[in-house]
Amino acid sequence: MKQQDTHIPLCFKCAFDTGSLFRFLTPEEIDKLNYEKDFRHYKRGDILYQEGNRISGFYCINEGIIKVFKTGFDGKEQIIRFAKPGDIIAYRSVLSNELACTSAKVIEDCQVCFIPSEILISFIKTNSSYALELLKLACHELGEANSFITDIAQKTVRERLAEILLLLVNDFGLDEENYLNISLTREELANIVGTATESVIRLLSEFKTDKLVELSGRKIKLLNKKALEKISNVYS
Amino acid sequence: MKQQDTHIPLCFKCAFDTGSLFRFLTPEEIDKLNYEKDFRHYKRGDILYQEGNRISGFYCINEGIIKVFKTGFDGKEQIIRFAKPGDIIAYRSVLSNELACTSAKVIEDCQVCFIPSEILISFIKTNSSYALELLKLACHELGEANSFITDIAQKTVRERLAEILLLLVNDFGLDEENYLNISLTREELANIVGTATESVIRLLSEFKTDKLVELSGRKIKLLNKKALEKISNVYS
DNA sequence: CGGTACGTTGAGTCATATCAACCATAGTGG
DNA sequence: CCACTATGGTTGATATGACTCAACGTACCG
Repeated sequence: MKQQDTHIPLCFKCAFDTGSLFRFLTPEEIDKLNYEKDFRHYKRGDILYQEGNRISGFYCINEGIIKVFKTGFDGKEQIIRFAKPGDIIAYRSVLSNELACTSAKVIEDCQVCFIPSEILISFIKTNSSYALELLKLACHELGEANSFITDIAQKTVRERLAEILLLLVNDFGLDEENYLNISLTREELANIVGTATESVIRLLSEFKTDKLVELSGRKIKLLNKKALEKISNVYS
Repeated sequence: MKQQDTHIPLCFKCAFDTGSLFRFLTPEEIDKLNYEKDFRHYKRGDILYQEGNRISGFYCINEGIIKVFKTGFDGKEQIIRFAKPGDIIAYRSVLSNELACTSAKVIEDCQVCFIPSEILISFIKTNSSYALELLKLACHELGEANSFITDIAQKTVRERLAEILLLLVNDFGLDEENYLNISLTREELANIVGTATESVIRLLSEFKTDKLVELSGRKIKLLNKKALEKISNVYS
């Protein structure tokens, strides 16, 4: 991941490569974006922004993975979502004009573009189809949040862990050997599922003895998706 | 609540009375809204729309209270939010162009206006400050959803119940005798908190013996907000 | 007056959290 | 090169919050 020397990616190319929202901008707007953006590198563990702060812009991920989380009153993280190439983060605070309600931390070394709030607002004002796409995005995320709320409130930890594994497959895919394309600590897994680290460990090793997964360190190999779907009750 | 004979409220007046989003429309747009909207009455228990269906428009509440909920795989409701005069519901599905992910049921007899999707979309296209306000609304709700996720994942039922009571105070207020201005069944309370009905009952009666609340049927009187705040850990 | 929906309470059970000990690994600094 | 430390992973023992099940009370309604 030593790519500090690569040149700055063009928004035009990036937007279409990653399928990001910016593909709805006009060529002139993309030029403006290209000109105004601030290209940055971050390493695993780096923090992009922290909850409680005022945010002066948002981030578009070009490379890497970021976790977006909220800190509970006892300091425990709750992971809200992951951002991968093409995703934008922190736009919520910018648009609602509120303080950041989450923090963002790098999981896999990143290249991101920082874009000042004013640019986003101006695009919304001048490009209504872009505004509509942003609305679509926000509303889609709202729907996912609603599902997540219902799941956490009603499902057991076991069900949720199975579901999260499938969700990660969906978001990040599997390699040729069926290993999950994202590597998380047990604690991070626990902070998505909303449980204790030890519970994740125990359940994962249960899944292992049940031949649903194979574990080698942080790599998780999916052996039986169907069975996981059944456990997770994804199809109500 | 027998007001079937009242005349249809003017959007102009309603928008400003309730502080709804529509106050950001131009006079011409409000006229159009007034013309296109479909004014409807609903009684307690009526269902406005149901998850899984395609939605052809959204609702603006003029009078009454509606609960928006999601049904878990075992049929248990999870209440996502309440809508009161000035609020709009179902806009999420309209804008994300997805099937409804929630259902809406009347808690207190309602008067609502149904507005076809096309109107909303056309306003977004022609009135950018309205689009921005909608984005603001969606993003604000996203922030609330994130908090809710973190709370359900990390707090105990006791903490959450205290928090929900305070949240209801915030949303619906107290009457002159400090009674909560919304009346919910124990089951509904449980379906917000994400717990079993019996647990809500037990905890409420604990709160009662601790002189935090007074209970008479569904009416809940708040005796000690400070103590509830302390229990709920709202100020992290 | 039976029926239906809601509320309450008690008893038993279980899933999950908590606490504690231990191991593995890797990075650090003397 | 060897402690030394920090971080993450694992396992076991124990505690307990919350759910489930069941019985019963209450109130309203046609």
